[in-house]
Amino acid sequence: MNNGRFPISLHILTLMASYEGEWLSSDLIAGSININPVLVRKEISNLRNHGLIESKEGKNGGATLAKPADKIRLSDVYHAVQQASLLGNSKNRPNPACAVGKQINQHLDKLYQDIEGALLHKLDKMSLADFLRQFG
Amino acid sequence: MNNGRFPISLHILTLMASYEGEWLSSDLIAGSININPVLVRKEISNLRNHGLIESKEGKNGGATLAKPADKIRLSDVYHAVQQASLLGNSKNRPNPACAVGKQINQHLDKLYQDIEGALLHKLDKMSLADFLRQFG
DNA sequence: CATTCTGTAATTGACTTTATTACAGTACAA
DNA sequence: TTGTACTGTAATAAAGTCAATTACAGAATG
Repeated sequence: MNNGRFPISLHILTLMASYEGEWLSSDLIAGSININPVLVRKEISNLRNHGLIESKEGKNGGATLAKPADKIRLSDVYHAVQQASLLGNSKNRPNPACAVGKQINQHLDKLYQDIEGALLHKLDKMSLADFLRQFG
Repeated sequence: MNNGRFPISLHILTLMASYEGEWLSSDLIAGSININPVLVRKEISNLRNHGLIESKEGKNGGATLAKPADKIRLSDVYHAVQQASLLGNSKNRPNPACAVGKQINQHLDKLYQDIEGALLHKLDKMSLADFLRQFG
């Protein structure tokens, strides 16, 4: 959830939930998000690999939800887009000769996991259907 | 917590907590984190502006905690380094002609706030002293 | 078989982050 | 009172990341 991919993926899924049963083209979706269609297709590819949507090539192709919107949780979306950890996952290479430097990454990672757990707990409680339901 | 500044600031503070009472130079700190001393001084400047540390110019200068380590909470560190929201704060400009696009940023922002609340709750419960105590 | 799509690679451009250089100012200590 | 060891900060450059764009092969449809 570091990145701009979470909102894009959630936007894609929300559109599909709101047009459930229809096959939406990457151009249509890109027009709603206001980004490039190729980016949409990349995210669709990723969401498909995570089993959240299906897609169909060729004329009248597009993508649609792979399961009902109340079976997709926001934590699934998080897992689909997440590469690195939330906070930046210890990319520094601290000095191992220093008592603090030697251990800090390990303790940072533990802290990150703890926080990520709290975050996932929140996201787990909301389905795509719940999210869509908020729209007036 | 989007960025690499949180681990840097926490590393700085952890060093100071572990050498409580001493004035640490930016060169020493930079050597432990393994980054450029100027970056350390920038973070020190920021932490000082947030009342977490004090610094002293001139020979034998450096920086030290402004209060005991058990009075500094990790949520203070988070607030000190945080600029944007956790997840990327709705920078897309979706199509207002689209029913989903028109409202999604508002719902994303609400979701982000909810998650950030959970995160802050976790960080609020851990002090710098607690964090340091984990080091063997 | 022309058309409308997806899938994907490759490249570019914009932006962000970090490193580096440079130097003025401050405090201490001999 | 002068050299030394620091901070503070600006300016620039280098590196890295992210999104847009171009390009095109392949699939499904009518």
